[in-house]
Parts: sequence; structure tokens; C-alpha cells
Amino acid sequence: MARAGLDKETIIRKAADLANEAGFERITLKLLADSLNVQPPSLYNHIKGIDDLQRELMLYGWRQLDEKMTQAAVCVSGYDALEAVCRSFYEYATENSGIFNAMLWYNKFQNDEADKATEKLFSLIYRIFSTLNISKENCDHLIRTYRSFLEGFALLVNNRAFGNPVSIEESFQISLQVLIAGTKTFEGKD
Amino acid sequence: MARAGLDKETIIRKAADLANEAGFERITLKLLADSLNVQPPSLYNHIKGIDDLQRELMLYGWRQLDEKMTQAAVCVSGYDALEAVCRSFYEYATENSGIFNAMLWYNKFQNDEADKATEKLFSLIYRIFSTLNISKENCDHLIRTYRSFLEGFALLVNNRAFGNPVSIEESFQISLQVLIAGTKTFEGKD
DNA sequence: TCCAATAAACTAATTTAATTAGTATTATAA
DNA sequence: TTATAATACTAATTAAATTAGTTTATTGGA
Repeated sequence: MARAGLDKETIIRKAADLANEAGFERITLKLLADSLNVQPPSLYNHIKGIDDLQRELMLYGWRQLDEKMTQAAVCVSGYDALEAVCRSFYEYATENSGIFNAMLWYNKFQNDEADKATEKLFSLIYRIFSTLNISKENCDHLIRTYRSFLEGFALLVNNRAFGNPVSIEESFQISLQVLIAGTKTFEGKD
Repeated sequence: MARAGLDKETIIRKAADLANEAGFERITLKLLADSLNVQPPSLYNHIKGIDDLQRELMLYGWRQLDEKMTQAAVCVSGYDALEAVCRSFYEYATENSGIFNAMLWYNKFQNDEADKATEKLFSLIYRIFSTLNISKENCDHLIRTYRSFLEGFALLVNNRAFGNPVSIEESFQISLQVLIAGTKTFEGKD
């Protein structure tokens, strides 16, 4: 039988596609194997199992997001950079809802690789905040504020939990205004 | 064989306990049945299956949270009420991480019952905002801002995604300060 | 009180997914 | 060219969800 030419990268990419199309929770090794025209056990030559697959998908997402956010911060500074970076997070999370779902469970796989994938991202945000005349200590807290809002907002959008006809784009814009106005009250504090 | 005296309520409560103790994703009908000293098929006399169980757990959570938040809003007003209500959300979500996890997937079961469970909650928040001299339109957006932040923050706390030793309690406090300061810039607007 | 109907539990069987064991075949590199 | 390693396979196992069909307890009239 002809070799399928599988490798880890191919498998993760296909899983990412399936996650975005059908939903993260609906990925099974059977479905994945079918999409790749192999039998489920063949996948075990490249991944350790479904937990490993999910972990790889999580890492894949954070690495892609890091790339995208870093690009968004090029040639902008201050609050403009902050806004650009937030917006790129939102775009990635909503355009890749399946992968984003895998990323949410970040915690469960806590390890060096995961830390490495998010470390660059953190230092990017950190660099932006540090140009805003905000104390290091408040920086740490504000990063959590923004991260919470962004993950929460994207999650709710992806889950179509915002029921009424109010514009989601406008809500995002106003939310950023609120956060930024609030952040400004911390300039020079401490 | 003696009847176990099962009913839907008993099953949901036990599932809620298990979700908080072992994690929402780890609930199986086998585990649940064992905890209730029955065989898995017996559960089907009261619930339609595992999807139905998860949906019921989601509703159970939103009803409990509604109750708790309403209590938190008694005898306070304005931004104090807003803060009290946010804090009670946070407490519930972190003290009931398993149930909160079920609540997150709210969307997937969108129906009248789910809407009814969150409707009261929405109108509570709405009433609070409407005392703050904020336009109806901005109200709609700000509710999304707060909701996103609160769900995101609780999710991250529950998943132990805030790695560093910075105080989580302090981050929550500062986040609320940021949101409230930002919200104040919308007073009288529009 | 008795009995029919209903509800609640059961056992047994089915389906589907994840995983493991063991085998065969292809590619590669000495 | 041949040994080795990698890759895919089939077959079997385990575990969970679910369905079918049966039994037994409860309960509300006659």
C-alpha cells in the first residue's frame, strides 16, 4: 500500500482545519484519520494519542497568534500598539474558533513548551505597556485585565452567546475604549 | 431491588458536585451512576442522555448565579452595586469551577429555557447600568464588556492560567477599577 | 383491599471511539 | 545489496453511551 506521507505537521494542520470547520470538541481520531485517508492507528506513529493531539493544537495556535500579534505591533506605538494587538487577538480567535478552543485549555498541559509559546507574546504586551508610564506592578495586573477581556469576548462571540442584534464590532470598539480610558487612570500611579 | 429514589434534581446536584470536584469534562454517566449507586441505564429514566445532563447543569448554574447576584445587589446602588455584582459573579464562578465550565457552553443549547435563566440576570445588570447616566445603547455594549471580562477572568483563574506569583485578588480589584474608570467616561455620552 | 397502570430500576446487547499488539511493507543508509 | 528503522496496516481490547426489552415497586382508582 502506498505510504500516505503523514507527519506530525500534516496531522496538526488537518486537525486545525477540522477544529475550525466542525468544532474542536467534534474532532475524533476516526474523523481525522478519515480526512487523511489512513486508519486511526496510523496516527499513533506521529502523535501519542488524542490528548497529545489537543496539546499540539494548543501550541500551534499560540505560536500562530504570537506571530500575528507581533506583526500587528510593527510600526505602531503606545495606545495605538495596544489597540492593534488587541484587535489582532480578536481577529485570530474569531477566525479560528476551533483552534482558539484548543488554546483555552492551555492550563491542562502546562509545560515548558507551552510557556515558551506564550512567553514571547507576554513580553510583547509587556513592552507595549512599559511605554505607557505604568508601573511594573500595575503592568502585571493590566495584562490580566486585557487577557481576560479578550479571551472572554472571543469565547462569547464564537459561541454566539451575544444574542441581541447589537453590533458586535461596535461592542468590541467601545470595550477597548473603556479599557484604554481606564488604563490611562493608572498612568504615573505607584 | 430497593428503589434508589432517583430524580432529575438529585442527578443534577450530584453531577454538579462531581463537576466541581473532578472537573466538568471528566463526568461520565458511568461515574455519575456509580456515585448514585445505580447502573448507567437507570439514569435514562430521568435524563435524555449526556448532552441533556450537560444542558441541565448549565441551566442549574445560571439559575444559581442569578440568585446569588441578585442577593449581592440588595441594598447597594450605583457603582457599588456594579462592583458587588461583578464580585459575586467571580466568587460563584471560581467556587464552582465545574458548573461554571458547563455554563460556558451556554450557546450550544440556546433555547427558551436558557434564555429565561439568563434573562433575569441581564435585566439586573441593565437596571444597575441605567442608574449610571449611561445611554441605553452604550449599556448594551458595556454589558458585553463586563461579561467578557468576568467570564474570561474566571476561566483563567479556574484553569490556573495566571502563572506568576502576582496576587489574583489584587488583579481582580485593579481590573474592576479600570473597567469602572473607563465606564465613567461614558456617563452622559450619546 | 386488590389490581391495573405507570414509573423506575435492571440485564444484556449494540455502537462507537481510543488505544494496544503485533505484522507487513516501504524507504533509507551503510 | 541488505539490514534497519519508520510507517502503515489488521485485529483485538477497553470503555463509554445508548437502546431494547424485562422485572419490580408504587400508586391511584374500582
